[in-house]
Amino acid sequence: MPKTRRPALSRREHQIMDVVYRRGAATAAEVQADLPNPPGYSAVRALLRILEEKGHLKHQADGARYLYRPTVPRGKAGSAALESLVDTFFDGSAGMAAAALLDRNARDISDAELDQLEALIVRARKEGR
Amino acid sequence: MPKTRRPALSRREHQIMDVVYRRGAATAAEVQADLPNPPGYSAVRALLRILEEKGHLKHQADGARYLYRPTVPRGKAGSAALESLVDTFFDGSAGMAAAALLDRNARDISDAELDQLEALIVRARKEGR
DNA sequence: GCCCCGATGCTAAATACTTAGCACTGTGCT
DNA sequence: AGCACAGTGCTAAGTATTTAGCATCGGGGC
Repeated sequence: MPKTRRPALSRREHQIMDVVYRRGAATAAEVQADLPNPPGYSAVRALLRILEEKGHLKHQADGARYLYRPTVPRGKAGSAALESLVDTFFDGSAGMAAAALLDRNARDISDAELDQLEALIVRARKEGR
Repeated sequence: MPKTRRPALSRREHQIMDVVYRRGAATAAEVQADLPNPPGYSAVRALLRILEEKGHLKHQADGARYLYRPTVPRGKAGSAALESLVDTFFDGSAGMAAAALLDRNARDISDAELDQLEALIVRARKEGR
């Protein structure tokens, strides 16, 4: 079975998904606060309901209000987004994309992360043999 | 001055920009061929014209037809897209994003790229000190 | 040089997205 | 328990996007 079909997102829907992913979980009011050119509160709630129908979000009651979360976990969605971005801008080469990332943000990466990256490189060398 | 304002993209517009970036340059017919649920040819051309008006694309005559290219070069657009993705899915940590990239695609990365990545890590260590 | 084919620009209709308003339900305080 | 308030679902109108059709322009082969 080809995993649940999730229709493509409109612009606003996409913005909302980004907000929810950034926050991990969010109420309608929080989403509204983070949107560019924020629309009315009702508009936000309508969109959230649509996104839930389409299968991108789920909600749980949090006291009187709803707390929305993505159905696809953050890490998985991030990987998928990375993959498509790599495909579009880096000819499908994950290595080139990683290089662009390191090159641009070199000074913001912690030592611990650098260690981890190095370990990954070592492992990749073994696997790629 | 805050760099030329380029209005946000609608869904179709976004799909088209992705196609153009993937191919580097494309004619209307090529764009149409690569679009999901391809619309009519006229529709594609109309969108291309709009994208040019908005400043995302430029065209040059190629014999009888137009060849469209992005106004923002591929590398730059890729970096920008990476940055926003990192912000959304990896708490702004480029290191974590790079790790996800390496982890997921380890075996597809060439030795030369691994060397380059290692060099970047060494450099980052120096700069981050 | 002339014709044909395939390209373009435009306009206006169809569709999809986005929004606000209204009626209702549940929560928490007194 | 009753009230005030903040949340929800729904519907229908307002915009923006997306589309197709038609008139026109230009290049390449005979």
